[in-house]
Amino acid sequence: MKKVRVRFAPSPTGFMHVGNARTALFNYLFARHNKGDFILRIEDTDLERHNEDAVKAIFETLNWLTLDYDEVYRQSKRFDIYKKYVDYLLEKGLAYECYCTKEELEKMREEQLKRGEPPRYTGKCRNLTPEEKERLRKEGRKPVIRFKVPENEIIAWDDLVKGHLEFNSSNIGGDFVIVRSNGIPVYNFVVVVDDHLMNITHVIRGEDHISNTPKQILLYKAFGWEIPKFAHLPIILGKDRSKLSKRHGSTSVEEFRKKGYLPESLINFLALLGWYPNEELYKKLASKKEHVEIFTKEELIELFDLKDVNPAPAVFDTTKLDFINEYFIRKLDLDTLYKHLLEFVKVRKDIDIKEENNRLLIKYKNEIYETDKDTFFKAIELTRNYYTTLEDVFVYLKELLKDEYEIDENALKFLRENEDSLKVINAFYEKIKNLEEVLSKEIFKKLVKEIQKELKVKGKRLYMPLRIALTGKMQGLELDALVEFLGKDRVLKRLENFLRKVENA
RNA sequence: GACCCCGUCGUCUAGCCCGGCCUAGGACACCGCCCUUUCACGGCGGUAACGCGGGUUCAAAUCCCGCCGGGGUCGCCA
Repeated sequence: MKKVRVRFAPSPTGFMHVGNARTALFNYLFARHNKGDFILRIEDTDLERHNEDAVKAIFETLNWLTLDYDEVYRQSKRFDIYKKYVDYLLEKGLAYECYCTKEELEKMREEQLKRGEPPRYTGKCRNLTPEEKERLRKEGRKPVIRFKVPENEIIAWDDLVKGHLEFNSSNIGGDFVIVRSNGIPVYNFVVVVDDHLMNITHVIRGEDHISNTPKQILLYKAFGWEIPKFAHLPIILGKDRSKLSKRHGSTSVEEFRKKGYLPESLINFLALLGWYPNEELYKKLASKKEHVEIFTKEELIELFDLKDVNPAPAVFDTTKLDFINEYFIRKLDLDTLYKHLLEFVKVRKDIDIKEENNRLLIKYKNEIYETDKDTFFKAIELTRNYYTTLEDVFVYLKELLKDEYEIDENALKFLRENEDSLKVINAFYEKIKNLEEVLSKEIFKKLVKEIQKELKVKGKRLYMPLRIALTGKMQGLELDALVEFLGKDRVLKRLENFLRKVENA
């Protein structure tokens, strides 16, 4: 068996679309599962539309997703290679110069459409004599090179995802361009040359390439090259079932990264978009798993098979992504989570963590928190059940680290409607003030019990006033954990702040 | 319009190739209950789908035909 070699071949035109990311992921998983190579090839032949920022974004994104590649190529550096193969086709009479202008072609297309015919190049320039070419050149025309497409030939392949596919060569648009008038070859040509030269065994790409495949197969045949296996992945749809695009909301990996999704979450989610593990293989893993649809990258590599890719397109609905992200955030060990956090703040202008010998200076929007690393970790431990994204770490920090806070509408209403609230709070304040031990969960519970007995108040009427006094809100963490975290001094400080506020009101 | 692809709960899907084990399974979301001083977490349970119509067959989500619906592609973009 030949060594499996696959490639991810993005064109650098902007941020990486989640659909592209999924294509990259499936290529990656297939390569690693089969102990093969995963190659990155930047398809930048269209010089006008490409920019280096987009190239950087590709590396950045793959890196962030931890999809490591074995080789990198850039097509813009391979033009001399392609020229050889163009010349070969020209010499063999399998390709020819075409001097039609864009305007002429446009006109031709419109007329064909008007007559209800599919638009195709008619082969007008197939048999130009050297004299005619000379004349056209003198007019200042620069030719493109077209590949001769045979009439009425069945081009078929067994797609690893879609099954048997076939086209009639007469239906693929006529002789197609392989070299532009500026001398630069186009996608359908270079992709074949490169895939051959790079020994690609499996071409795994989006289904929008299905109609390119017959053209490419024709080229393989013209060169007498072995045709790789093709696997066309279904496209990803938006909520309205049309191709996922910017108007559907967040569609680039970059955006999800900025929102605070973990790379492992995105990988897990994207893998499940159009793929599901084979039952038999899965069973072996099942007993070890805490959750049936949470997969690490290693598990995905072990389980991945193109046979299990669903040929139907999938709607991109991030509800499950939220669940997966919440799950990973809850389960990751704190050090790993902290590493992710440091990576995360790098892509956020409004969030920053500065570390200076165990002191942390944390900036979140307009708030600044100063604390030590241990306290920060404790705060995360206490609140991580509430997070959906990494940003939430900072959202929930406020309750734990800021002793100044507003009192919610609802909370005020509760206080008004429950007159014994202030008595409870005052009693609690006195007890804390006179406390000699370190404030712990147990002590807190003991104190509250005492208040319950003394004031004959219990349940919500007992706990809610304390919660409001300590946080200004009607919901939040477990009070005993919060109180223990704050410690005696800060609890007193909060209570004093609160009581002052109430007096003024 | 032409060519091509696709159609199972709201969403992601298992089952389809090789008809019966499907009273259609799982996950997320949603709802309810339990846990609990609140909100979450966690545990338990529930609602919810084979696009439609014909065949074939003792038996069809599964095979065949037609229809309908959705999508993709028709560039000197990739």
